[in-house]
Amino acid sequence: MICHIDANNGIPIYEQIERQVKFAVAGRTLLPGERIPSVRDLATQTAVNVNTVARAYRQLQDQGVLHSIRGTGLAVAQDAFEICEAERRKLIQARLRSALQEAFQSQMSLSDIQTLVEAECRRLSSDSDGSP
Amino acid sequence: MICHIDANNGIPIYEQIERQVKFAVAGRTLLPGERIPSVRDLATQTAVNVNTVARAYRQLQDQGVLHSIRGTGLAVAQDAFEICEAERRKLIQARLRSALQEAFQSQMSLSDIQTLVEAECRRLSSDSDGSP
Amino acid sequence: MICHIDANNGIPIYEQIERQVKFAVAGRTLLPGERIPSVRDLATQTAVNVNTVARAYRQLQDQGVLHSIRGTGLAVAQDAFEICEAERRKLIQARLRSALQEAFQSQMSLSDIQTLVEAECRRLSSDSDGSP
Amino acid sequence: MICHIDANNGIPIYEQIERQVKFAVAGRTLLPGERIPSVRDLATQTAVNVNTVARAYRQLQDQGVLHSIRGTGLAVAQDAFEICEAERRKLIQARLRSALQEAFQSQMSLSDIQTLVEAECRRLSSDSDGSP
DNA sequence: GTGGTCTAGACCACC
DNA sequence: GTGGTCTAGACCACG
Repeated sequence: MICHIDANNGIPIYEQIERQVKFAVAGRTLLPGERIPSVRDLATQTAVNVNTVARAYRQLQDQGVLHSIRGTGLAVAQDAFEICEAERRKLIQARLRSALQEAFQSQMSLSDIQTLVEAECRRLSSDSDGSP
Repeated sequence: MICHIDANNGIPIYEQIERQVKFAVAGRTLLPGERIPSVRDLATQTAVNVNTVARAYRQLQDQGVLHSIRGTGLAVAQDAFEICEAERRKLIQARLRSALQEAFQSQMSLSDIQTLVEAECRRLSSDSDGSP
Repeated sequence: MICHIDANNGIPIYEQIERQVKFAVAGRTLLPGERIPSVRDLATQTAVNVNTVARAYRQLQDQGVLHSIRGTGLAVAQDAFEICEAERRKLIQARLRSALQEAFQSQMSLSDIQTLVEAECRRLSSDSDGSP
Repeated sequence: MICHIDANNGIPIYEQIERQVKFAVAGRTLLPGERIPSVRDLATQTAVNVNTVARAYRQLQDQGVLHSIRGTGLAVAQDAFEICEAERRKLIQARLRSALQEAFQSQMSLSDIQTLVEAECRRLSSDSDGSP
C-alpha cells in the first residue's frame, strides 16, 4: 500500500493516513483480512513519526476498520469494506454538499455552478489522463 | 446584516464572519458606504468573543473591504463590491475544487460525481423554491 | 472534580481518566454543560503528562461525552448523562459477568460463589463506612 | 484436555493457557501424573505460537504444577491438585473482588449490585441446566 | 519482529 | 488562557 502525505495542507497527518486507508479499502486496493504495513514501516516510508502513524491505526481500529493480531500486526477487518464504502460516500457527499450550498447561498446561479463543476471535472480527468 | 456562526464546524469563527460579510457585499445585501454593526453589537448578537469579531473586522479592513470612519465605526468601502465579487468567486471555486478533487482521487467515477452534484443542486433549488 | 490515578495497576492512565469522568457524569458529580478541568490543570493535579490527559479527553469527545468550545475548553455534553449511565452499567455488568462465569465454569458451586460475593460486599461497605 | 483461547480479549494468551491448565487440575479433569499435550501439539491445536505455549508451560513448571519427565515431556505434578485448588480460589476471588470493587466505587448501591449478581447467577445455572 | 503506552517539549490556532 | 498536533525517544508485553 502506498500512502502520500502532505504535511502542510492543514489536514492532520493522522487523518490523511486514516482517510487513505479507508479509501484503499473502499477501492478494493486493500482487501479484508490483508495485513497492512507495520507502524514502523509506514512511518519510515512516509517520513512521519511512529506515534502519528500509530494514532491513525488506533483510530481505524476504534472504527472497526482494522483489527489487531497480538504481537503480529494489524489486518483489515472482515466487514471493513462496507464500513469504508459508506464512510467514503458520506465524507465526499458532505464536503460536496457544503461547497455547493455555500455557492448557492451566495446567489451564484445554478448554471454558473454547473459550469464551474464541469470545468473542474475536465481539469481533473485531463490531469490523470494524458499529460502528467 | 445577519450572521450565522457555527462554533464547532472546524472553520475559524473570524473566517466565517469574514466570508459572510464579503458574501453580503457581493450579493448587494451590504452596499458600499453602508455602516456595519459595531464590534460589540455583532459580538453580543452572535454570542462570539469581542476579540474574534474585532479580528475579522481588522482583516476585512486590511483587504480594503471595510474602512473606518473616525469616531463613528466601520463602513463598507466604495470599491468593496468589486473586491468581494472576485473574492467570492475565488473562495467558492477553491472549496468546490477541493471537494471534487477528493471525490475524484478516491476512485469515484466522474459520472458518479456528476450524479451526486446534480442531486445536490436539485435539493438546493427545491429548498429555496417551494416549501420553506 | 477529583481524579485518582494509579500509574502501576496495569490499566492505562488515559483509560482511568476516561472511566472516572464517565462515572462522575453517571453519578451526577459532573453535570451536563459543566466545564471540566483544563488538560493542563488535570495534568499537574494528577502528576500525569499533558498528552495523556489530552488523549483521555479526546476519546471522551469521540464518544460524545464531552464537547469542545473553541479556545475556551471542554464541557460535558448535554446528552452525556444517558451515555455514561448506560456505559457504566455495561462496563460493570461485563466484568461481573466474566468473573462469575469463570468461577462457575471452574466448578465452584453457586452457594460458594454467593458466599464469596457477600464477604466482598461486607468488606467494601465496612471500608467506606466506619474504620478507614 | 481442551483449551479455548481468545486472542483479542486483553488477557495474555500464555496466561489464558496457564489458568485453564490450573483449573483443569483443580477440577479433576487433569490428574496428577497424567501427561499433558506437547508444546507443539497444543500450539497447532489452539493455533497459538509455539513460544507462547512454551512460556505458559515454563511458568507452570516454575510454580510446581507441571514437572518434566526426561525425554518424554511434561506431566502434572503429584501435589499439583492442592496447589491448583488454592490458586483457583485465589484467581477467582481476585477477579470477583476487583469487579465488585469497581461497581461499588462507581456509586452503584449494594442492593443494585446484589441484584445484578443474582441475575447473572440465574443466567449461568440455567445455561448449564436445561437448554444447551 | 509487532503494537501500546507514556513522557517531554515544541509549535500552532483560537479566544 | 484554551485544546490540538507533532516529534523524539523510551519502555513494555506479546509472539
